[in-house]
Amino acid sequence: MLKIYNTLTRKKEKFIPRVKGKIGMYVCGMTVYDYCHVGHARVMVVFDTVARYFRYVGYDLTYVRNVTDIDDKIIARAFENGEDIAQLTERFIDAMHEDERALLVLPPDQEPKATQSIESIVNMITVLIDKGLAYVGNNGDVFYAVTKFKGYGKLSGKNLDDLQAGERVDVDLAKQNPMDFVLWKMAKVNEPAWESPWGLGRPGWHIECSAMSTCCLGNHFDIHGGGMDLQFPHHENEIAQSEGATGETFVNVWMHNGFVRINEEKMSKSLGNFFTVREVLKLYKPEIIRFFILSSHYRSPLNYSDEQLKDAGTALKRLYTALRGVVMVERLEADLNTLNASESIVFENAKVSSTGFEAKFKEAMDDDFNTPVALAVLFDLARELNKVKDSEPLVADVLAVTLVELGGLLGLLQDDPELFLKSGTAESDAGADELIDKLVQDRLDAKQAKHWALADSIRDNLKAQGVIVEDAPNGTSTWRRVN
RNA sequence: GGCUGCGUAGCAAAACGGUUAUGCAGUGGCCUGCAAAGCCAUCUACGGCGGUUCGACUCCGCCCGCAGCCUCCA
Repeated sequence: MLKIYNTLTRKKEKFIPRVKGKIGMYVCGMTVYDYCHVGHARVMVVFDTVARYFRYVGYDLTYVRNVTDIDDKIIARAFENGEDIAQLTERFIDAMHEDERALLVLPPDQEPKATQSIESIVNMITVLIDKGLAYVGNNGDVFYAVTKFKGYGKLSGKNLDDLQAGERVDVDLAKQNPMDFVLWKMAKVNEPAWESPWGLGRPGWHIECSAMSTCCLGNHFDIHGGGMDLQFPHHENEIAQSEGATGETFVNVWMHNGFVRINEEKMSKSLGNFFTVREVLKLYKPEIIRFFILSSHYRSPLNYSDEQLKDAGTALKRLYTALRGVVMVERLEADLNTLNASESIVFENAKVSSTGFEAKFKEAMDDDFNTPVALAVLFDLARELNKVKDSEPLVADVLAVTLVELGGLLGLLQDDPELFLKSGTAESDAGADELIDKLVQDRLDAKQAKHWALADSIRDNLKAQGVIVEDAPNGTSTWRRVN
């Protein structure tokens, strides 16, 4: 039974989809005025993993993640660069897709853009005005009247009176209440603008998500996700807008992922303490970054540090090392028919053992997507595999297939083990493989001649260059890169 | 000030009212020409103080410390 922590109720709840077997999930995506940083990567990877798991357990999932391609920052950045807005956003959307692919994130089913959703945005604002929940301020902007919506604050646990007491920001005099937020902004000179009943202008930030999500998934859908910082005011406002306009429940389950931190501080654009995905990809293999993200629970803080990334790399190496040299699927299927009686028993036992690991993995994921525990199951499985690798190749096959399958649910272990272990980062020397092969062979020759000193010096030299040579029991040698 | 959440061994990170988390690192052993990898064994824990309980890292209260939101932010 799958349980998910719901921010709305502050509890883990049994997940029951609105329509049996189907799930609609909307995640707040990027505002595209700069490259994605590791914090964005976390959202992408976390919800990608959630999506993969939903599909694995048999749900028919519609996954929508929007792109915010019009807002103050985009306008400002385009102006700074002297760049056309559409050109700027297109550039960063492409970059985002590149980062996503690198991190083995599968694309969402739909990726609506704010600028292509103006019609539904305008429609929703019109309804809100008609219902008396929104008004045109004396500066021409359209605002949402927060006090008119019963239940404002129910997601973030905030109380309007407390908020007003804490209000420190300049009060916009056009607002009836300082907490009211803008739905439609009047166009200023040289700003992109769309026609509307209230004149030329552009949408406020919050309304686009209400419009796009209900547009793609209906008035009422199952899951809405995003970073913790969107809880308030963004998601609170979305509820006010959507439920205000449709009169229906907006979302059943709200999921929020924790922040990536650096030195115990939130990684963010405004603090300037961020690493972009592409920077990090130069230092570490993509799968290592993915492993790092999944090694802590999605709601916990995740501290970014070189040490942590290095550890993630070592850990992932252990899993790939377990898979190295094990023949998988193809032979397994072919061999099934040729097993004799005692082999069949061995095979059946291996299947049972595999099923046990699968069940534990599922149990972990069913518990609010507990990926750290799911990973621990993979390590238990790897240990079991290492034990039987040489003595029971048939069992090893079965376990290896399971390991790759379960790893795949997390977007991991899909590479060829040998390739993964030999590959370096973008910055390491990728063209040197042939030279390494040759040196390893030279060392093997020296070994056979019992020239230990020469053999060792070759090995030491390779090690100094980040290449580890390993001798197999059968007299051959393999090698791998340290990272 | 209001509201969230967190505090686990050298580092990272989970679960659980009484039984091994897991990964890295350390120590001892097996294996190896020596290594590496692997296997086996093993040492480091539950912020502090009270309470509930036969029994609490796990539940409750208080205190201390940390992070986040309340303003654009994933």
